[in-house]
Order: sequence, then structure tokens, then C-alpha cells
Amino acid sequence: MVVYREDTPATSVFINAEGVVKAFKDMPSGRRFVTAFLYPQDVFGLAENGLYVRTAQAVTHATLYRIRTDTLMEMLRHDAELQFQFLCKVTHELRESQRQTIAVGRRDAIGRLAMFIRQLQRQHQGGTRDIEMPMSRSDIASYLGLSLESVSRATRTLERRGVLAFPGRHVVRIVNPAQFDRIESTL
Amino acid sequence: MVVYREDTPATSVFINAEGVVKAFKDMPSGRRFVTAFLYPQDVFGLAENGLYVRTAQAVTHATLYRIRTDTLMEMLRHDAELQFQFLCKVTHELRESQRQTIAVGRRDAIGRLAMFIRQLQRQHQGGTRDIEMPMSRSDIASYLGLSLESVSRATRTLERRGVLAFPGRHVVRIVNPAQFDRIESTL
DNA sequence: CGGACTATTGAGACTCCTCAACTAACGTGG
DNA sequence: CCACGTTAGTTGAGGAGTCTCAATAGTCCG
Repeated sequence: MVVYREDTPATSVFINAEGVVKAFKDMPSGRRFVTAFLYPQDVFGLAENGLYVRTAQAVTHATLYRIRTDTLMEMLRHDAELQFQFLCKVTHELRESQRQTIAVGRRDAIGRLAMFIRQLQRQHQGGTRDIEMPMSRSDIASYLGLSLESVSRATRTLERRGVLAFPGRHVVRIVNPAQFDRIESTL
Repeated sequence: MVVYREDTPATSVFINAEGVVKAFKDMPSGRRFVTAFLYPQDVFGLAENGLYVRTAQAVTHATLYRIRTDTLMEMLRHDAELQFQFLCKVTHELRESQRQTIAVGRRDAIGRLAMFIRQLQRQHQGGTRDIEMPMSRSDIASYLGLSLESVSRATRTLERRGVLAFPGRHVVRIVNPAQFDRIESTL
């Protein structure tokens, strides 16, 4: 269930092959902040001073590739092309992270939720209208910097407005794409 | 004054040698979001699809190194060690960016301001108590996701509480470090 | 000494948070 | 298979914090 815990020695880097993993940090105050959801193809386990900075925990059943950090370093040193690929991946993540930084804190609850669902949709990238949303409302709230009540109210509001539908607790369907676009992309 | 504009071809990457530069994005709505302040040693100008994603503009007089993007790419391909340095720098920025993501949106105005001043202090890293703060309140507000009025209220509140002093409009002094620590590091 | 820009302060509206109660879904054991 | 307990999610009321709008003060330059 737990892949690694924060503040423990970082021995390995992971690549998600299947499933969803969450990365979070527990604060001294007892609050828990979900900082990222890792989807297939995502690399995670980057450390600081040899220690993991977050705890990584599977949200669904997940299959991961595991590479020892020193092995990876050795590989990168010997394979310039691989390193370049790696660099591209990290810079891409940096951009995404900054995009996220802009959005969170500047948008209201509904805007943040719409943004989150769009991310899920991009991940899923199946043509189907039904999007898997395996994480709990509480995790979503923590990720978006909202209370779980606010997430609940936002989902229900969009459901009542006929923008979204929830065929199951962990499935969301975009009923009115045009309206959803407007909400998601406005500012 | 303007180093480059968003949505223009990204021909060069820049390294700040001296001064402060801001990077911002103008939204269709007319709002402007400051996404980063670049201090000495910072690399900026990373692009997406060959176009700059932000506009970069000097806040103070600034001296920059400029490297053509294709030249940099060539250098990276031929110098594995340099590329590795580059990778380390980018991953470090990724971590910082994520730290930022956590903080903004989860803290109140005073907490965000304290965080920002701490960043300035780390940049400055002179032992002096007086910290240069060359950017306008409006830029700070935009960076922190607050209105400029909220920034003003936060600064004045901390001044009245005897935590900070403003010997000049663009200079801040931490009068009570212990109390400042508590504000800055609490959650 | 203006004039323009930057910063501060105040009042009211709005959003989100907290606390609390309630409902729905899940799972376990009888 | 159902009753129960547990967890997850929804809804409501009240309060805290920030935003907007508007007015006032301060600063920099010509």
C-alpha cells in the first residue's frame, strides 16, 4: 500500500506502470497535504539530501517499476540520450507544476474541481465519456487546497447544473462539454 | 526592460547574473499573473513547442547571460556532466515549485507574505537584516495570488505587531525574528 | 508645485472554512 | 442474506478571511 515514507532513505525511483498513486506530506500540525497524483508513465521518488520528501501510497491496485537510485544515476551518466529524455520529462513536469501553482490559489472551488477533472480526463485519454476518479473526496480536497465539504458542494453544484453526472462514486461523466469547457478554461 | 514576450519563438535561454526579473502571463480576461521572480543564478526561458510560455521583464537593472537554445542543446548533448548539472538544477526547481504549490492556496495572506519575505532573505543571503524588495506590492500580490490591498494590509499588520519594519518602500527588516519564524513556518 | 503613480485604509459583499447533523455505501459477522 | 457498525459523502448554519469598490495618503519626478 505504502510505496515509501517521507524522511526515509531514498534508495529507489519508481515508474508507474498501472494504477494511481498519491504523494502526500504530513505537517507537524497534523494536517495532510496531497501534493500529487501519479498516473501511468509518471516517474516519482525524487529525493532531497538522500531522503524522500513525501510519502507515496497506492490509491488503487498499482503496478510499479522500481530502479535503484544509484543504478539510475549510473545509467544516466553512461547514456546521454536517456539522460536527455529524462531531462525533457523533468522540465515538462516543471512546467505542469508551475501551471498548477498558477491555478490553485487563484481559482474558486468549482474552477479547481473542473481543472482536476480535466487532468483526470487527459490521463484517461480514452474516448469514453466516463472518467475514473479512484481517489476519495478527501484526497481531492487536500490536493486542491479545499475542505472536503467544499469539494462535495462543488461536485453537487455542477451535477445540479447538468454539467457533470456521477454514475458511480468514483466515476464522473461530462454531460455538457461546452459548459464544462467554459468553466475549466475561464481564467 | 522586456527580455522576451510570451508566445514568441524561443531562441535563447537566459541566466540571471545580477538583478531581479519577473516572469508573468497575461490572461485573456486581462488579469496578469506573476509566476516567478528570477534572482541571480536562476535559469529561465524554457519553452513549450518552441514558444516562450511567459513574458520576462526586468524589475531592477539586470545583467543576463544569453545562450541560444540550439547551442545549449548541442552543448548538453556533447557534455554529459553539464547535462547532469542541468538536470540537477531543474529537479531542484521542480521541488521548489511544488513546495510553492503547497504553500500558496493553503495559507492566509500573512503566511504567504512571510513565506515570500523568507524567499527574499534566502536570495539576499547577506547577513544584514535589511532585505531588498525591489518589486511593487502589485507584483507581490499577483505572485502570491492575493489582491494588492491584502498584501498592503498584511505588511502593515506585521509592521504594527513589531515583527517587520519598512525603512524604505523597497526594504524590509525583520525586527522580531522569533515571531517571524513562527508565522513563516507554521503550516 | 503639481501630476501621476503607488500604497494605505475603510465598508460591504462574497467565498470558503469549521462545526455539526444527517444520509448513503460498504463490509463484517451472525 | 440481513443487521449492524464503520467509513465516506452530503447538507446546513454561522463565522473568518479575502475581494471589490471607493476614498485617502504618500512618493517620485518633472
